[in-house]
Amino acid sequence: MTVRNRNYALADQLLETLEEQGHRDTEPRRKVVAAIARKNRHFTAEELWGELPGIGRATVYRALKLLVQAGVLCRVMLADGALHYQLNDSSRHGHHHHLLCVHCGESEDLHGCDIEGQLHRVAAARQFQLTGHWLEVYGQCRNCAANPALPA
Amino acid sequence: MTVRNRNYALADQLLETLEEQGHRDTEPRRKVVAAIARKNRHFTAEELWGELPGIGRATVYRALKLLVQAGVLCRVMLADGALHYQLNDSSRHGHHHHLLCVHCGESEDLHGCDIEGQLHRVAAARQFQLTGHWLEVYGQCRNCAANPALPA
DNA sequence: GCATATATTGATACGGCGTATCACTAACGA
DNA sequence: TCGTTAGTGATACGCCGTATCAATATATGC
Repeated sequence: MTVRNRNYALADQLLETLEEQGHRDTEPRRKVVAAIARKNRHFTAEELWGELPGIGRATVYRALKLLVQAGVLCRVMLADGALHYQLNDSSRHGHHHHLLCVHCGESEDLHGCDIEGQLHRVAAARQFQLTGHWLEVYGQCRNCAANPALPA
Repeated sequence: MTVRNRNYALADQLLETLEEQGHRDTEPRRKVVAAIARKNRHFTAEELWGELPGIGRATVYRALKLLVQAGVLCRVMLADGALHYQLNDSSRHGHHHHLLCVHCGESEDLHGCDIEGQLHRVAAARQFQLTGHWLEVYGQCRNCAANPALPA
């Protein structure tokens, strides 16, 4: 499958997800999901909007919110406090965390790590009922650690 | 020791910490640390400023930043995304996390939990060099879980 | 005590970011 | 095709933190 076709398929999938949630198939939304499908790393709302001339800023923010609610997009807090968005791996929409490279910006999903289990044990010991948590992990990815001179 | 005296002592201690870092002992700063010393739970910058008539907003934000840098105050992200500040237990200024009650707003420090160790193991397996992380844990504290009808 | 260098202050303005509003438009089911 | 209603986009607003900058207070040396 070519990159272009993969992006088309992904965009269709995102739009379908929105329709399943009862949202309409509109032209602006198609453009937003198409732009998201072209992304291969996390991005900000403003950055996305900048790539969508003619689309209202509010429309972009609204679409992002819906996609996050639907679980296909997740919000990532960078080390500098900036909020970014990132597509979830299509096969794994569940809760997970990220290893974020502070140098190149790459992010790796952190699955199969028993943070939840550990938190539950600690919380139970204090009779604290967990409802959620937020975790981001910062550092340097394999490539950047090996070659810090690489451009960000 | 009375509550008032405890607050005075705490305020002095905060001011002293700032002086140790090379910052001056000024009247506005005294008022800011005194207001912080009176707090018995986390608070926002704006809330603090509201309690300090005559003090500039920038001055409050600057003092908060210095105290965070000095390690005596920590920043806490609430479940709704609001950034709050909280005094560190005077005996334990190190890195730690919080159990935040989404109902009453209470927060308990989370020490002696091996999240760091676990993150290091996962990161090492991927040759990812950790530099930091951010974790907040949300739920209901013992009291609120037992009696959800209590006022927030 | 006094002069001096400079850190600090506070008013103001600015900028980023997300949302409320609202008249207009487009989608979609009957 | 029509009517209902979700969606759109321009705009304004609000929150939050910071940059600027002239005026002031503080620490220090003499």
